[in-house]
Amino acid sequence: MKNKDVVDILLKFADVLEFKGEAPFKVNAYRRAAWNISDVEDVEKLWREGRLGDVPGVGKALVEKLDQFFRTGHIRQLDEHLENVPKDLFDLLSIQNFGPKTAALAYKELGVETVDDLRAVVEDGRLANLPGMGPKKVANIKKSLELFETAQKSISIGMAVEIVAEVIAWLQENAGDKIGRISPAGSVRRYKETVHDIDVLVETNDGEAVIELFTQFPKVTRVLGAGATKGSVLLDDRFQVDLRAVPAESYGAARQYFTGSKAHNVKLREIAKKQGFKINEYGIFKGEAKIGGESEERIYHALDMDWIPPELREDRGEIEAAAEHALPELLTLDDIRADLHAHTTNSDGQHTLEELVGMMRRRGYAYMAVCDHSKSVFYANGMDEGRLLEAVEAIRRLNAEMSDFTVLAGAEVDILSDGALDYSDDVLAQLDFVVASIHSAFKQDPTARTIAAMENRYVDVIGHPTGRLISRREGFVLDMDRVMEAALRTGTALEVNSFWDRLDLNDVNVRKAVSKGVKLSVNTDAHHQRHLPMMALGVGTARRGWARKQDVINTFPLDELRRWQKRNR
DNA sequence: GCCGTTTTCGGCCCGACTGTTTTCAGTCG
Repeated sequence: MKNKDVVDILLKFADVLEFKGEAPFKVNAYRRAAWNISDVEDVEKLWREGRLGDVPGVGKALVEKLDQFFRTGHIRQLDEHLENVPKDLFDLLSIQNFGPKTAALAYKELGVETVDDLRAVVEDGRLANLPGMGPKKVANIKKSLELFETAQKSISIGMAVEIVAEVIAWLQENAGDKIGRISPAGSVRRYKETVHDIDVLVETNDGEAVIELFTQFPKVTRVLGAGATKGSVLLDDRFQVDLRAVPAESYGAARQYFTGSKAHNVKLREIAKKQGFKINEYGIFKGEAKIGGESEERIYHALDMDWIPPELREDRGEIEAAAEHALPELLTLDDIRADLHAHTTNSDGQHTLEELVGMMRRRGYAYMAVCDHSKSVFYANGMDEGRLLEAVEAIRRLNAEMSDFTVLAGAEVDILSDGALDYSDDVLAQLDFVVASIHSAFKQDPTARTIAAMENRYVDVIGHPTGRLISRREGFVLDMDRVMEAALRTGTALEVNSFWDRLDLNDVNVRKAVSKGVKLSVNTDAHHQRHLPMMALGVGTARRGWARKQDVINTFPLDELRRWQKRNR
């Protein structure tokens, strides 16, 4: 049973209780427990050890229900509730403007069980006849029903970062001096691996005009709402972007508020309240007096906390650390001196060695490692030993021509199904840098194969360690404790692959690695020039895992990297 | 349903917007 299964059932439970009109605080208790469980490493392990109750927000009643779930795959109380709710309750509740109260009314009075049922009663006018329903409410639900078909459920952080940059650049170009500061907010700013909508915050004294302008952005295909403080649009009928407009004196408070996460904000405001403050999107207040709001820093400082980097704001201990002035100094994009995993036309990359080196130099790196595929990965034009050694020679010649940049001759060598590597030690010994990755036979004991690869003295990094593809493929099942123990023992780094659909290791595993002292390597795995900026996604993911500069080998100057390699060979 | 440096009972984050309403309920973030 994975964390996600447990989180899903608790969220469903909360939806059902809300539908049934249970007390909001009870509903919220289920949701809060779900959030907290999504952050633990392995909830099933906690259950086996009888430590479920250690998770914040999980008390006696939930321990009992989850115990049922682990033992039988069901929760009796939930099954009983489900006998008396619409068949497609969870789909129905995901429709905007159609909340639990309305759903309950439509179910009770009209027998609405499915999205199609809802569509029917909207069309024939029966929904409009219910008490409290007027023509505008029905029209809004009708609009939401259309979006239910097309709207994307989640957006990758890579896509979101590009969209947000485009929107901000366009507004800056077209709004002139109407706007001041402008920033991403929400989960994009926190570098969450997938986001539901994209939030942008802008400082202005003329919100109405700026939001009107925003609705003119060329990719807007639908305007969902536009007022003086908030505009909401759909780009290409798929991506929802919300713009919030606030005056300078509340820009910081709004930025704090709209960055979230919700769990972080709830806890922060609880603490503020206990200290006699009130925080909202306009500022921080002591009694009636506003004592801050212009800057985000001021909000945290007023509570005697250090400013908390957005990537940490998940209520995973960052609030307590900020209060103790013990937050880590996180890795930054500027700390990165090299990209240690990129491909050329020798395997499946789109650029030649010379082109790739030019691009890396323009990004300001001091060195890089070329790591093309090895021979077993035939679908990616993997190189046999002959071609590899020719490529190494070409790199040596190129290095001789450069004084300010170094290319490490490397390989992304496959970890074969029996745990052996795709090149012999004699060949690996001629390389400057070795990434080892699993690309096949995911079910054949990936833990043992990964550890076997780490035991090889020439392997520096394990590439995309879990093999997951976000929203497409679960990673293979790795025993992370054993892998990290071996990484520590053999002096092998684990990759934080920055490709938008990998982000592997993920934030939770990065945190675990950092806490154990395992080194990381944040790389793009670039196959094309347009992949190089994804370094920011890997850095964001590493920051979400509390990684510092000293945890990441490609922040080292080259001579330090070489000393690190030497110690571990 | 959870939880305790205000509480083992009685609180639980806060506000905007919308639409339907003669003072508020529902939804959302």
